Amino acid sequence: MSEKLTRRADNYAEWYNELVKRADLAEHSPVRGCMVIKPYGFAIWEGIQRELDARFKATGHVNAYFPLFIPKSFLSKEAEHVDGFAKECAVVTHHRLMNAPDGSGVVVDPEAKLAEELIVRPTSETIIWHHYKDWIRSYRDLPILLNQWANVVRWEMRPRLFLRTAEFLWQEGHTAHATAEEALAEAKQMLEVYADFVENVMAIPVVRGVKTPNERFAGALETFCIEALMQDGKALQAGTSHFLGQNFAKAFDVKYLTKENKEEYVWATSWGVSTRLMGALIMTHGDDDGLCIPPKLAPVSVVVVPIYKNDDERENIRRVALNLVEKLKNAGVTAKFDDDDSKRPGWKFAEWELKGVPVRLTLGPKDLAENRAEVFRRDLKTKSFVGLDALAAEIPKLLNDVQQTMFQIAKERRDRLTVEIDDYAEFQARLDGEGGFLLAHWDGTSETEERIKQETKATIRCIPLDFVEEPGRCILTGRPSRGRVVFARAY
RNA sequence: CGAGGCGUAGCGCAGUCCGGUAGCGCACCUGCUUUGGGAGCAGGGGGUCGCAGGUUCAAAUCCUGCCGCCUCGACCA
Repeated sequence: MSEKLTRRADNYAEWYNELVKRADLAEHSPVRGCMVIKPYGFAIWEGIQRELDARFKATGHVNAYFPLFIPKSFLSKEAEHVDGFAKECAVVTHHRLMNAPDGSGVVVDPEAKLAEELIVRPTSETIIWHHYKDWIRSYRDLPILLNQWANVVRWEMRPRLFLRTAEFLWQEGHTAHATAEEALAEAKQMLEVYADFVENVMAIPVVRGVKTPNERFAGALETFCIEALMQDGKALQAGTSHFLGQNFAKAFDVKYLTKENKEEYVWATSWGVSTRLMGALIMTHGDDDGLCIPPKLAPVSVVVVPIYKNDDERENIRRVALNLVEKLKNAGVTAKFDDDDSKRPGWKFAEWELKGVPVRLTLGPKDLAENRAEVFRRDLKTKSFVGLDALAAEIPKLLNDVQQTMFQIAKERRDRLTVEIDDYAEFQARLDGEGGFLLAHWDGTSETEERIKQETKATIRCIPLDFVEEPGRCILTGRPSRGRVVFARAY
């Protein structure tokens, strides 16, 4: 394997794949479309889980777990929902293997065919609403504010590590409410929870918006989303929150009695983010040297690399470094002392940059003599010196600055790639060039949206929540438009 | 599912056209010298060449069939 990563400008897809593998985030499994998330990658995912889970709990939600297998019949209860997922479901048909009569290995035992086939969940609305029917009798049982952390399977045509895998990890919130207003408020609240997390923890700026009917979740009345823009100018849907109306309540016959003793159907939401966020992290902050992880998410915030020529020096530096790591720990900073004697400093520098550790401290004889450490920040790749006694106080401030700076850099790039376009030829040229969020007028019809998609591969990512009324003419048809929507090519 | 590419050591590859002792780089092991931006030298270990048939004195190499993976498209969190 070559020492340098493929450069983004040379081959963006190749850069991405190499980075995922070289930074030890994940690797392919023998099964097409499936991936092994390695400890370092999983540690980042655990950070995402930890932060989100705290926010879910803070907004009154509780966790539960529903099964992986769903009876096939459940999928057909909500018509739009079937259409949306039927094409990509894994199906369990048998429950036993046997030795092949010809000794060639194991085969499926034909005797062990299931009476009703089982679907491996592509999402859990159906199984959950089946149970909500039993859980909900009266308005006193509402709302139900529930989340689950789970894996789901969608048999994708073309998988990509983290961005689109056959099996992926996610969380799915499923709530039940007495009124439409309450459910809608819930869906909007969770979108804001996502936006807050992605912007302030992951340092990725997002556009909050609502999907057009074409792009809406199968079975939803309204799909809210946050859309991020990757460095190559393509959009990535980072999270969705759905107002499901009474569709699932009606499909699974979930009714409750109001205070006035009237029977009503329950109102629902669902919302989710997945390991795809890992892809967003990589493609927002990564560079030609590797990953760059925002401090609030980094499994290791600070790595200390020693430099020495002999055992005496090594021992002296070790003593200072361990003391420093301890002080940083007390200051709430996760620090690691890289005392591996089998690797030289230059190798370690490159390796920790590849892995995206936000701050590196270097401690050598020269530094000890001056009672200081060299401080390197991964985001700007700048070096400076800080006195050893000041580090415990300075590092938390520095990490905070890295966090802010990473967001600023990402936001400036996003803003630079967000442009108003009024000419269809220019619209197409931009998509074929640097891409980005193209703010353009649209006549509001699905036909126009579909035609633009066919001709340019761009979709309406969303109608922004901060939509401004601005009379104009549709970029394709020239028909009247009330304002601009966000177009982009997407992952 | 369409179009390309690739399966040879843990990883990345050469060797295949033109059949004849299975190689290179990285990684790994041992030793010495090194250590402020991916160290150097010396020695060493590791491969049923994707699978199954066939041709041949002889197959990684030729023939037939299968399987798998990657990239690009249509579909999607």
